[in-house]
Amino acid sequence: MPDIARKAGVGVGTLYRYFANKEALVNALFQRWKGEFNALVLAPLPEGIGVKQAFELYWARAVDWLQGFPREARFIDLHFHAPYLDAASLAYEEPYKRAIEDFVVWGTGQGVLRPLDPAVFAALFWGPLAGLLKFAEGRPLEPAHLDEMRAALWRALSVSDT
Amino acid sequence: MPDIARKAGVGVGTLYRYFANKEALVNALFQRWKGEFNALVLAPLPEGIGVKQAFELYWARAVDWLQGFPREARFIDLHFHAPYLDAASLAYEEPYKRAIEDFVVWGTGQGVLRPLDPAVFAALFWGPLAGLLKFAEGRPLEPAHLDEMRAALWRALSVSDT
Amino acid sequence: MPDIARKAGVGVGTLYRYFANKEALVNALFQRWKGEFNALVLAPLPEGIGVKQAFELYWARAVDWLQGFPREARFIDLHFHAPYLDAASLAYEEPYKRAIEDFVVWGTGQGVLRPLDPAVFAALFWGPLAGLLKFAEGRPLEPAHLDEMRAALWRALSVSDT
Amino acid sequence: MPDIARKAGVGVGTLYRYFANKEALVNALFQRWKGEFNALVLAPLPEGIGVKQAFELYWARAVDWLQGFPREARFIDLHFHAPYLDAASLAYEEPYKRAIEDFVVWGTGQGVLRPLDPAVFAALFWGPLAGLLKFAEGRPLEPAHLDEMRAALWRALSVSDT
DNA sequence: AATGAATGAGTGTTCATTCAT
DNA sequence: AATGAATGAACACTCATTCAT
Repeated sequence: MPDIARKAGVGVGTLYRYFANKEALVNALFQRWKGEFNALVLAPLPEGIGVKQAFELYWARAVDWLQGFPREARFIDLHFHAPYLDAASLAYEEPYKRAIEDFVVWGTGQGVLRPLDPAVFAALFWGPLAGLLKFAEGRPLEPAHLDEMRAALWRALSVSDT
Repeated sequence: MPDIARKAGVGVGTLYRYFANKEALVNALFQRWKGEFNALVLAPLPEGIGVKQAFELYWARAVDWLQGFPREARFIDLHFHAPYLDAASLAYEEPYKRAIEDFVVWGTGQGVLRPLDPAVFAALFWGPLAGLLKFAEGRPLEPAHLDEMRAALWRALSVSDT
Repeated sequence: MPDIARKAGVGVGTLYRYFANKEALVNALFQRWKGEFNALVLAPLPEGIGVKQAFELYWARAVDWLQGFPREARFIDLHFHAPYLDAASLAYEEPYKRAIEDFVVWGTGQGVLRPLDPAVFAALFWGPLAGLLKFAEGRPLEPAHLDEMRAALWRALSVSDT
Repeated sequence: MPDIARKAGVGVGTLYRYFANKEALVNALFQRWKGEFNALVLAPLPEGIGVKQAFELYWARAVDWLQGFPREARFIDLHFHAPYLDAASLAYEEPYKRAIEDFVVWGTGQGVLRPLDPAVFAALFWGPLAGLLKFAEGRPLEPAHLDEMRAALWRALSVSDT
């Protein structure tokens, strides 16, 4: 907390006016960044877009955010489903989960997507990216890797690509 | 360290007879568990097995280990590519990486696997599993989820599944 | 540090607000007491004083200080030229050394003092007093001893006492 | 104690077979080195030697020992009259004190030495040397300093040198 | 007699938290 | 509302001492 206060240019006491304790601050940060991620990635899709294009847009948005905010992405990944996350933090999982459900319903309705469980979809979408991020150890992500991964993921999720 | 000593039922000083410091202990644990994971998952494949069967065997072994040692799996995932890992710990990545390379070479030679970068392969293999593990929050992994994921992953990695 | 904090009636953390670490605290104390010693002993001499009177004044001041602050004197003696003393602490040796140089130059110019090396002078002046202090083991110094020692020291330093 | 045991090439436990505890070991070492110092410095004087020659012999012996065993000399100086010294250690002060008494009695009887209190004599003899030793910080003592000091000390102790 | 693994009180230090200003 | 000095429990680590072998 002293570190954070110094970097924020405020007194430690001030931190405690806005956050009851460190856990509350972690939760607030989690919500902040998860919220930004959601806002960016789950933003409305352009009218008339196809399922595959939608997937690629979601992917591009997620990758953009991860590249732009790698520390924040690591933060979210580190605290994902941690026992000290409060209800408000966990609630930020909802729009993400609902978006996946909607996407899967739409895609399966179109005969394009496999009827995957949203939890599995989410793990397939975020997990490999997070792995790549840790592997990169602070260096930028390899575009070639990202392309390969996007293609692989589409195969994983879709009925067929022919 | 006091916590660990208490749980181990030894004096805290005893810990330091066996590990120079906390970092050394973390590294030793990392090597221990990563080593067990490697030993189990990368064990020789049965003669005459096919590429897809090999993938499914690798998958089954990894899942078995994750189910049997979820805390240890979380430990490995948490410290994966952490800056305090020493050379010995990082070396445990090698056999894993080499196995992936060999598998990809073999599978592509057979026209079965896509020519994926090993780093991408590794992220696709471990990342979603780790995600599922965190999501489970200590509860056992859902067999249905695991099946879905295995199938999805095979699609991601393979040329086609007709 | 816990001991010091307790005796100071403050929390141990408070100590670290004022001193970066134990070494810094020792250095600060050294500077404090050496500074007080210097201030008292090296204070300007009265106008028109003779060399021998000057010596006796220096001696009386040093003895006064040692009697008044025996623990502090032991502290200075214990840490004298210790390897952990920082530049600031070592700098407190300077005025002392310079005063000795000046005194010796003056005294030899007057034909009263022997041309002693300042390091030897310093050792002759402080060493026996420190020895007496340890010997006293906390009890007050014997006035008779101090008188004897002053006279002996004057003989050591001066050309003659006729 | 572990350090000492290692340097001694024995087990820690062995140390405790010979010394009840660390304090006892310090006392034993003190007695050992103080004993060696006494044995060397207080060895019988050659027949027919004069008082001044005796002083110079004592001085030369003490200086020899300090130069040969600076660490041991620092050890003795550090623990001199420390509260944890036991009766046996303190007893090693006796022969030293008695030798000084004898020397002073002899020297004053000859009209050569001042009738100094043995404690003062001891402080004058050891104190400046110890000071020089600390000042040297491990480097060898300056012969010029030692000569100056011997001459100064003789002036301090003797009735006159003419 | 000799060993060294085991111990836990103690060390120097940090940091989340409080509270008087 | 904002501050930062003060706090002390907790941490990583050490070391004098014990004791089973």
